[in-house]
Amino acid sequence: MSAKKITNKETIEIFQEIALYLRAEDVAFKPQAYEVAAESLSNLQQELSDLYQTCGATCLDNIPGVGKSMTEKMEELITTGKLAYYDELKKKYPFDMLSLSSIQNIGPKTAMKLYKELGVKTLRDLERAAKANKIADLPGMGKKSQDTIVRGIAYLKQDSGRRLIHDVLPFAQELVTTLKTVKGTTHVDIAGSLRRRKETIGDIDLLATSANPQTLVSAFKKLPQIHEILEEGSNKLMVRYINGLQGDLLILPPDEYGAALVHFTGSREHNILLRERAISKNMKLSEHGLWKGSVRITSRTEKQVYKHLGLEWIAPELRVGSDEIDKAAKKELPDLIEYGSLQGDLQTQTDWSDGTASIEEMAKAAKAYGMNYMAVTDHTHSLQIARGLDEKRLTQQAAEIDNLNKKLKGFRILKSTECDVLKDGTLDLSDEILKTLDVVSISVHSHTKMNKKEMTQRIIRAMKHPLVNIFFHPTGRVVTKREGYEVDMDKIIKAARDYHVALEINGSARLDLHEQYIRQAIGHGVKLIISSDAHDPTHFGHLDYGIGQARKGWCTKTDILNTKPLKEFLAALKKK
DNA sequence: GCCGTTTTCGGCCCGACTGTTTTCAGTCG
Repeated sequence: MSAKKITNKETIEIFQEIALYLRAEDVAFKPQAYEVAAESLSNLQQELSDLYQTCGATCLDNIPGVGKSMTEKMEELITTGKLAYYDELKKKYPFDMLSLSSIQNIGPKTAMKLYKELGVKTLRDLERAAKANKIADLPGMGKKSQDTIVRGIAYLKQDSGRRLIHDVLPFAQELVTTLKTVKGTTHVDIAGSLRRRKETIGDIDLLATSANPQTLVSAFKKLPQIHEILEEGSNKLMVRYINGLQGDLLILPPDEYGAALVHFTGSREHNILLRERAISKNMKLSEHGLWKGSVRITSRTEKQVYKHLGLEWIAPELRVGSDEIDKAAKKELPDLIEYGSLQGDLQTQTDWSDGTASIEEMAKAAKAYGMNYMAVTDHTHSLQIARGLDEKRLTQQAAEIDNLNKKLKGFRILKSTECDVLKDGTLDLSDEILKTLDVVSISVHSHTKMNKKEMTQRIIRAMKHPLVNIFFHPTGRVVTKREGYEVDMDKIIKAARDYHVALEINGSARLDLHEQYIRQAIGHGVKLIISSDAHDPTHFGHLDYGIGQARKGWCTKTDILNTKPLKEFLAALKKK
């Protein structure tokens, strides 16, 4: 009887596909509106249907970029599972616009042409048409266009696109380091989503200045990391790297560097807002600078560009096109936590459970990374797959930690745990043993299919426990792998506030919390910690991604407890 | 179709590159 529950992803894809059909029809302005709405929905950390259930159409209308018409369409999708307007478009153009347009160099116009001229409806049809050499004969197309399409299909088959930032940033940093050694090079910087620390990355944008651009270009083209060169302009190279990712290198005159860095750091939405602001002040902003008529006002540094737009400099992590520009105009941006400002790591696993290294090896690696303290948080016994510890082994572990602490100078290992929250919300260890620990942290690893209400109650019961200090990876998500369990984060955040439990920002591939919840949490005065979740001595670099996540969530240093020296950190925990 | 620090109507971001073109359309970021 009731309609199939529509997911946010489906709604987003429907809006995206509508935008493409409208673009193909050369409709003005509407496509942009659908794209903006789709983008806005993709930032949402809540199911639309839940949102609708809570507060109806008003809440949908409050989503940025969503107005009266889109609200009605979303309402229709939520209540009936269908959208008549979309079905009509699909009937008129029965082909897979979304998939076809996902191929490099195929946009809505080309997709429409392929459908109308050749009857291409799917990626398979497209492949067949290319093999039969039919695409090259179309008006406005040729052999080269056809070859590009063939390569695009091949690429899509072997790679779905976006990668976890952890897999991309080190690769990009290596490129930067190499390019900086090329003679005449004055700047090389990472721009784009990587600079914004987005959790997944689709391409690597590099910006450079050089006294000798030609030397830099030829050095770049010879890099072993480059698989093929896709485009080569006077100051721009587009390549495919050996890891499958695409990338741009732009070489710029030094006096345009700031404006270019703003432009290529984005996001698209942020840039649009900046340019609209420029227009409203009778100026024009492009990657070449900020202009008034034919006079270039400024372009050399980012700070100057923002300043002449009446804005504070906005950290890249905040440039998402939400309210950061408003806040920058009012000088209300937070003083973000700096990279490298953590003093301790609160989640590490050793070979006592599912880590690869001994406590001593992990402690030495943490110290080498600049930490002054580290909590050992091996799993507890209900998590048998990870060789979780029971009370007896945890006591043995405590003895070893005591010995190591006598040995290690200027570093402290904290006795801790990643204690499992059992199905009923009780803890996997007795109070007697929990009392002996320096820090008690809890997390959920089992019965993850529970419904939202039960899961929320289960977690809150655990958070109420008087000995609990920290709740690890609160939503259970793993970026690009799994969505996490159903939980009412609004209630969890309020419980964290009421029961003085710090929430973790996990720097591993989990990147849990999402920045939206981080911002919500600090808005409620909830304290957070950042941890690496290191299972190996090489994993302490995860802390850096955790800080990136915190910055995206508008965190200052004081929001993050493990920016404090050990004594203050422990005192802050004991406030419970 | 959305939106508001000159607006509830009348605007709506900018430029580079490619391929197929004798001057430009489409795609991309």
